[in-house]
Amino acid sequence: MELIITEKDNAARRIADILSGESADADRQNGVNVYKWGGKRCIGLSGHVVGVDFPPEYNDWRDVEPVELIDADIEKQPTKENIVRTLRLLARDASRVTIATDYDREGELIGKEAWELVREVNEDVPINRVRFSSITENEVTSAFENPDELDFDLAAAGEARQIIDLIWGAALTRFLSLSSRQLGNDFISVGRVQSPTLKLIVDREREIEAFDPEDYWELFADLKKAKEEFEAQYFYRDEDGNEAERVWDEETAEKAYETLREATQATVERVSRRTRTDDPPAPFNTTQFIRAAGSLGHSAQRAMSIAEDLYTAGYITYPRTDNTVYPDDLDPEELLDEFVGNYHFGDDADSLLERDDIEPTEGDEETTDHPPIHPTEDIPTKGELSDDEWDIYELVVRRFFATVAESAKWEHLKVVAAVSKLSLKSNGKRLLEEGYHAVYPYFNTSENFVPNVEEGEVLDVTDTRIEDKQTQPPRRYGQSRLIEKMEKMGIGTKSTRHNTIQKLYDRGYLENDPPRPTRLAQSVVSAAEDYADLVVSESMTRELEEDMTAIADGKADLDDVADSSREILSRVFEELEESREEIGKQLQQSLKADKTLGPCPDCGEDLLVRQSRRGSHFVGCDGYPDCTYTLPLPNKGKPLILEETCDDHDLREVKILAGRGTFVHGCPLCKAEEAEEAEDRVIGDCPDCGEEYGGELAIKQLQTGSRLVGCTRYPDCDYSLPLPRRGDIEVTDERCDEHDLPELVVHNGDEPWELGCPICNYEEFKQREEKSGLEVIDGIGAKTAEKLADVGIENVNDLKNAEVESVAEEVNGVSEDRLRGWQAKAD
DNA sequence: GCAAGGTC
Repeated sequence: MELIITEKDNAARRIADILSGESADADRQNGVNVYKWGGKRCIGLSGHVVGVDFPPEYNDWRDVEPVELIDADIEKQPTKENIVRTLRLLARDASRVTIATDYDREGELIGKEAWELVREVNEDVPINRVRFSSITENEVTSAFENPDELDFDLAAAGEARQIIDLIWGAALTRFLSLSSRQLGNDFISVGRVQSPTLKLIVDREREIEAFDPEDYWELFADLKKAKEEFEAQYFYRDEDGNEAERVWDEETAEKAYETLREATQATVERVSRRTRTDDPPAPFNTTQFIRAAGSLGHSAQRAMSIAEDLYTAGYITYPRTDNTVYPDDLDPEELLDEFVGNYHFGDDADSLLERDDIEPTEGDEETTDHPPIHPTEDIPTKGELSDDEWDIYELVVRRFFATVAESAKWEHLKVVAAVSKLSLKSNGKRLLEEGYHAVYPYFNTSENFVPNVEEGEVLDVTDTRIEDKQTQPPRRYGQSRLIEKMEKMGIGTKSTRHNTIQKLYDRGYLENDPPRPTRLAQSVVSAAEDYADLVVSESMTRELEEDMTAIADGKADLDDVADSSREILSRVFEELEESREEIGKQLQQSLKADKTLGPCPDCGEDLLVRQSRRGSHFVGCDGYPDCTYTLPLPNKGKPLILEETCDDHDLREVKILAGRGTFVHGCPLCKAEEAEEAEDRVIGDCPDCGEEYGGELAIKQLQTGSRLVGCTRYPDCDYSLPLPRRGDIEVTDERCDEHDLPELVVHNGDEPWELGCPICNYEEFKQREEKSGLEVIDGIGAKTAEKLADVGIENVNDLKNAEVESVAEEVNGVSEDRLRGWQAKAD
């Protein structure tokens, strides 16, 4: 039996299809797909299936001095047990093994890991390596016709990286965690990629904190030709002869403004007009994809996770790629043809196909492992995807469209006019030819209108303005900007950069979005800069890359490279050990600063955000147990301390991070005072526990801002009824005979809403919900179900048979698209 | 429970 090993299941399936002429069957062994045909078996790994680590006796952080890790043994252990087991089973019976992992350094290492697993159970079987840069029939068949050997030097280069990353990362991480007594979940981590990334963010924050704003003034005038009015800005020539708009001196600004204000006319001195070609963007690599998704509001992590789902579903190509040049086997016209007739993309595909010669754009980077991200010929309907997935899918489709579309053309019109000795300028731009913007609406195409004027023409000055401004500190990096920076610095890979940023959040180094470094992050970076400068610098990766290249070329030896790295780290530790206590103290102070809200009103010590043993958050005093002052915090989500401070109490405001339910809670002391004022209004007995325990129903205001009718014995009794989110609730004198509760009226705007008895109201609501049954479909809420019921669509069956066009016309806010989506789900 | 790199 001949065994073929690939890097992932997806590649295994496609290669099996190609080699078998689509006749391969999939067989599941230990939960792993094995494709078989004739005398062949093909199995896909899941990237690395073994990992490097220290022997178990080094596991307890407190028992081992971090410095000992430098010279500790390193073992390889299976990390994907079932895949390893299946591979061994197959390898035992193999008469020939072919390694077909990805064609890059990490792929060679994964191949070597497979090689070792095979050798453990089968000493003699011949093992070959095939290399191909894309999984197409031509490349794959010719690679299998000309098998090669595994490149052990290239794999060793990868192993050097594994070893050095582990030793540096583990030893320094444990050192900082132990010195600050941060063990368990809150350990303090350091690494070759994460730490330079963190330094990038911290450096920017230092610039922001050190920023000293400067005053300046800008002058504007509105000019008018006939009925056409436009804005022009004052400028002068600076020392270098460049046009400058900012006036740095108030007196000069006021003086110029006086002249400007008194003017009634301006004379056009210069008109220049040019057209600029605006070329369509290059195909998507991972970084540019993340950037574009970021401008649609998706975090890097989220964008990648959605892209992975779309890839697994077969709608887009592999999302982890550096490549920005489409491979030869992609025929753009054929792919465009697939979109013809599509409800969403058909018209755009048609218009693109009208071009005579379709020549896709190309980026600078051409790699061979995966194509740039583009849609496949398998096109989903909108209903098959969630809103976010569709958003991302449409972006990928439209980016592909853009890369085969025509350039846009802009006309830039610059007008310079004079008011006595002052110069005014206005830059107009107009989109002459829409080009690729027609199919890719994600870029800003706003125009700036400036009328056609001629030199010597006299314009009216209709209004003048002087604006006093201040220079602004540099902006924090957004997630996608960080990923671009990392790519430029050469740290991390297309597959890991977004994870690294997520890791920095998870470690408590970053908060909010765009990410803001915590005091802890600043201390970690400072400590690293002082004692282990290499680990926060991009040069560590650069030197490692050089060493790896030497190993791959057979010019250096893995053990020598690893040992010299060990020596450098040993020297780092000599310095570190001396300052252990000082570093620990500094880190602990920063950890406390990250939790501090401000002074305790009782004793003046710091109030801190703390977590109870049950996991809920509250505000407690650092003087505890001498001071037992506390304040409540909402019992959902994770509190984030904002930069804003409450004027009344000198406490920092708090935001509650809870995904979609994120909200600003504000000053916790103000909130506590408000809650006290809004005492619960008791309206009757609790139907669940009133008789037995005397529980009463009250209108309650929750800390999250929502309200409900709940039992006063909560949490012992959790009986509750919903209330509308908005409006003031009036408790009337009318009582419901059945439930002995007052009727409620909601005042929100001009028409009062007679809610009635809260129990009757809730039962009515539930009945409607059950009757319609439409709410089982994702995307249909109670309100929509009600609207659909009004036009006779009361259940899923009705929905399936509904006439989409007429329903969309009759029901407000329900489009044909959404209906089709629901119909697809109903099926 | 450490890193970074694959993959899901």
